[in-house]
Amino acid sequence: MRPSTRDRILTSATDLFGLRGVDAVSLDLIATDVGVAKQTLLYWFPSKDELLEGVLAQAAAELVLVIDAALRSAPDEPLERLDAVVRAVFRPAVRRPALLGLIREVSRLPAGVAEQLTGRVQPLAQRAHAYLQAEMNAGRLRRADPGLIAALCYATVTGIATEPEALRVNGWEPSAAGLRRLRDELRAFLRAALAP
Amino acid sequence: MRPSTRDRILTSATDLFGLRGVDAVSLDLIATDVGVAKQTLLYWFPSKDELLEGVLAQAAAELVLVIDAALRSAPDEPLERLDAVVRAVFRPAVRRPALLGLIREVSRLPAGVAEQLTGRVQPLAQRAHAYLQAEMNAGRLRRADPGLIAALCYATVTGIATEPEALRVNGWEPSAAGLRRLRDELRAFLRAALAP
DNA sequence: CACTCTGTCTACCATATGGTAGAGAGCAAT
DNA sequence: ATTGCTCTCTACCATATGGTAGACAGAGTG
Repeated sequence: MRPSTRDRILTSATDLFGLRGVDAVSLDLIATDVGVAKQTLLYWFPSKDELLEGVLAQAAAELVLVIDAALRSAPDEPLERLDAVVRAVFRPAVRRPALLGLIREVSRLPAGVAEQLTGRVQPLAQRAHAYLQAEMNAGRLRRADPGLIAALCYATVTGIATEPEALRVNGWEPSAAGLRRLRDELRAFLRAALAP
Repeated sequence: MRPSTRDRILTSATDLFGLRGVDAVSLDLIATDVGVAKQTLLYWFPSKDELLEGVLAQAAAELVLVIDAALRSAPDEPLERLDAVVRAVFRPAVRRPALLGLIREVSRLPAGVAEQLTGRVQPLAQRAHAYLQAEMNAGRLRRADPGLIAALCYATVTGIATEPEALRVNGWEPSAAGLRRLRDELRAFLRAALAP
């Protein structure tokens, strides 16, 4: 079954926004990509801002879902759980690089949209914070500021996923084997950074 | 002495490009910010692309210089040297958040400009690569792929510096004390990630 | 049939943007 | 004085963009 026009618009907009940046992508471009008139697009999302909002809401929801699932099925050991999250995030991030690129756009968004989005992610961050704190107290993680550690892990993962240039400069290439190696190095890097 | 018009344009463009993104910043905006007519701007840089090129070249040169200086005066111990680089990069990055934000734009640039820039940074990356390799062999760093390690360090630093949202979500705030704490956590994080 | 609702379209508009053409002011050299 | 060079400006233009107005087709309903 073919997805609805609305969904096709969301998918296309997510990819284009994430890949080229929100400002660089015109409604006309998205419409062409979807194969529909611009006004159809404006019928579903009355303005570019609302389209962006929809795109972000969907992407955030998806990400939260993926992470949640990974955590639920991971063993009760902090480094293993971290591993599970990285693996879980890595797959969709590689298949659709736009997803993380999109998140990187947040800092440039109008305040309202940004807040709405951060609000959606906040619960996740708070859970992570509490969890990290507990594990640090239990001596299973290196003692540090849990909030900053969470932010640093996030920065490392999104940073490496959204900056292919940095990888290319360092002689990496995006083959299947390269991706595996990158994923494993990333996991080892974070493990080492967090191990007690 | 007042800086030249050309320099004032470069400064302003660097800040605006880095802060809001290249596409979101118009020549008119930059001109207004500098306090000059748009055509003056086009006199010094015949097109927006060439202005961008100039901005990137200057920023890259500055960054290379800062890192070079930090390395030259650091002791011969890998973790200390890493520390020195982080501290050196942190200061200008905090004073002018646009600088790192600008680098983040690279992945969205027309191929020509991007290549020119990566070419400029390549020597630095290669030096880092060789150095990391040697220190790993000497057992003073955790053994791993040196290229990916360099990329991961870079991703962590630029990621954390360019995503204040991620920090805010985790309850951090941009006071002087907050900055010190962030810098120290970042150093500890990277040290732990690289220590043998 | 008439009426309304949904979804898509064509036609159009006001504005912003990157860029061109060319004038004029200040200044140094001939 | 004239010429030429450097730097800045006003005036203008073609195009792209976000968005409005409204027509039209089809489906469901009285």
